[in-house]
Amino acid sequence: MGRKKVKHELIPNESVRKATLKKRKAGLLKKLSELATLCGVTACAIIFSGYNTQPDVWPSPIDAFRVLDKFNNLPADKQGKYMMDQKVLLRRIMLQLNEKLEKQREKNRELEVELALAETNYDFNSLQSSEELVHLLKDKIEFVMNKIESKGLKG
Amino acid sequence: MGRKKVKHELIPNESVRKATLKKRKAGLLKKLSELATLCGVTACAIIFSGYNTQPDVWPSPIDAFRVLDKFNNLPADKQGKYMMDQKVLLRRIMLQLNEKLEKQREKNRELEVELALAETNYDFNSLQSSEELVHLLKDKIEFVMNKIESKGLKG
DNA sequence: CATTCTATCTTTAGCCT
DNA sequence: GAGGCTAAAGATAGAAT
Repeated sequence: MGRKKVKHELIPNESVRKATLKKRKAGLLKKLSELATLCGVTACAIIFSGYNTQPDVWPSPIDAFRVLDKFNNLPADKQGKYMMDQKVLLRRIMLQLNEKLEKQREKNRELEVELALAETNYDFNSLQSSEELVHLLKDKIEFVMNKIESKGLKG
Repeated sequence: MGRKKVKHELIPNESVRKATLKKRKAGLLKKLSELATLCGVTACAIIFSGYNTQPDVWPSPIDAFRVLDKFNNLPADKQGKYMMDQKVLLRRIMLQLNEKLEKQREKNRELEVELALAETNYDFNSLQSSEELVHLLKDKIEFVMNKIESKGLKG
């Protein structure tokens, strides 16, 4: 539509391309909105324009994610042939996003074990006899091992 | 467009609604495809029709997830005001899907620490003198601590 | 450069098979 | 119902501002 028909390929001129993006993006989101209303369906769209670091998301980012959430909570056999690939990829997304959470968790563990080690070293240096050392080491090994167990690494 | 203009509301007649969905869905995906090609943007769309348990996903489920992956890898301040909600929801999806992977990882850790503990206990029981015990315990404490470090709990 | 205008192209509502 | 048709509505390419 328009004065002339255009070829289905990247528009070479940047300013023309940008203008076209703006027009067509608006048209597309309008159509998506119409489709959802007229036909009573749930839908979402995400467009990375490259001009904004933030993508255009319809109807809203949170709703877009709800759509994906719904998709992922379907029974496995209803998700279709792409399921495996999706899970593999989503697992990667998970890993990345959960990184901060995991790092914090690790810092907590680290802090606890660090504490256990500090206590062990302190007692170690203040020993007078081998007999004392033997008992202390027995206790401390047990202590450190209990720490390990309580961190979910065992049992 | 068409013989008459339609109101922006749910089409009451089900067969008309279904026919409209089919036509408009095709039109929408065509437009999305054109937008992506003409303007060189990354985009995806997901439509739950209610007729299929499986949604229509463009360009493909795997690519749709790649788009979301990209979205989530943006710097936090570029993700917009909905970021927190998105992360919370996606984190939930993550947790569900990553469960098996995590369990396997824990089993591996468990196995390694189990091995370290087994070795320690074995040597412990075969000791003859206190002197031997002191040196062995020093070694084993160091060994177990190295195990802890190699599990990413420290350092 | 962004907006608005409008001639032209594209989509589709209602029909018909 | 599904698929094809076509008049009318809608989208938009290029021009004008």
